[in-house]
Amino acid sequence: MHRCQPRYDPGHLQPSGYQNARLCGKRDEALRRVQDPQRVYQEKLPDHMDDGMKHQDPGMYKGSAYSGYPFLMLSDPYLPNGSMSPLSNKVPVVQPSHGVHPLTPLIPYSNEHFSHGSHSPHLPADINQKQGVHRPSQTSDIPGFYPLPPGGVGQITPSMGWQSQSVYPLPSCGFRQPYSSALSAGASFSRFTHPLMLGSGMHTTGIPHPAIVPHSGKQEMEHYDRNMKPQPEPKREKEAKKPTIKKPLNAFMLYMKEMRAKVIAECTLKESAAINQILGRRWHALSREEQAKYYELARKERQLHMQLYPGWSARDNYGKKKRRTREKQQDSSSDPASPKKCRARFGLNQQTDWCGPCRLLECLGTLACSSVYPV
DNA sequence: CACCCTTTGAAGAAC
DNA sequence: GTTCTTCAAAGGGTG
Repeated sequence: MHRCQPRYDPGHLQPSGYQNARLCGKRDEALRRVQDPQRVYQEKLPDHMDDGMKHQDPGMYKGSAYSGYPFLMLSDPYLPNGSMSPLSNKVPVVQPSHGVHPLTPLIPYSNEHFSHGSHSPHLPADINQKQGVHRPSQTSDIPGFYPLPPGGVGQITPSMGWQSQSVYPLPSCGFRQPYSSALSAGASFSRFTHPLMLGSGMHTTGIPHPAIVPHSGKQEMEHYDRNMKPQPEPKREKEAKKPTIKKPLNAFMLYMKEMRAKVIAECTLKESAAINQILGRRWHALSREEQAKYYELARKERQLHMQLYPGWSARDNYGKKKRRTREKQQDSSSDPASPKKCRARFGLNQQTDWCGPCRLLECLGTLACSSVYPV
């Protein structure tokens, strides 16, 4: 189900931090939808495309989609005519963000397929060269997303996979260290002996996967540290037996993951809530082609997730986060200066510029809600 | 230290 | 079929 989300007209947004961003109401949004039916098409299409893919011959995408992964050669399904998009196919899917490859979230899924052959021009050119990473072409007899070498885990070649996601920290400077740790100092097979990999992070196929995480990363690290010392077996087994398979990331999540560092650097913000607001606005400002890249990424994520965890359901993770939505709603309704209250009061949508008492988009800092819309 | 905040999208539940 | 709810990421803030 696709909810009708208010969108920003990119034209309303100023490139420089949206300092003069204007209000954008649902009426305008509806008008834009009428004037730009392709946009609507693009918004709706991902689901349809997804369904289409689900019902297609599995062999269709099994074989082709990832043989030349990352699907840069696939036609852009979000273009109205389905024709090949010169932008989204032969060209970088997205701009590299401070060394983070836009396909980072999917690299693990593609294993070696990404890093060779279809060398992506937007992949930081110095990654392979400077770091001396060379991955010979890997063939696999097993079609599909996760070509396993015949020899099993031990023969998996090192990759920029999710094994190294945890070594993509966001330093305080806002720039990630691209693949540094993962690709350095023989970070290859030793990774597979990491308890995180062999324990909860390892798929039954023997392939570690970012979606498999321990209940608490901290716990896992403690677990790892404790492994240096004798550790009571029962507890360790208990932890290892309870991996959590995370939901695959949607298009926006993938976008956020890539652009977060950039926004942090630009706005010198660290608070994720504020950053996410900005990212949400930028997401709306993206062209449909740009968004389509992320929808496609997300679609691949879901496909791969389904293949890896056929029996998994999003429901499995329900209740693992202790949400108190109802309480929060009640609380917010009792707070006269709450964002929700203010939006309701002035008929604003969720993307409305706001600041001050509402603590929205603090990065903007220019729209004095108290004066424009007295609270 | 668990949870909140904040975003969009996907999926499941509820109606 | 529609609407509501939850969870994905992230990390500073909060109680």
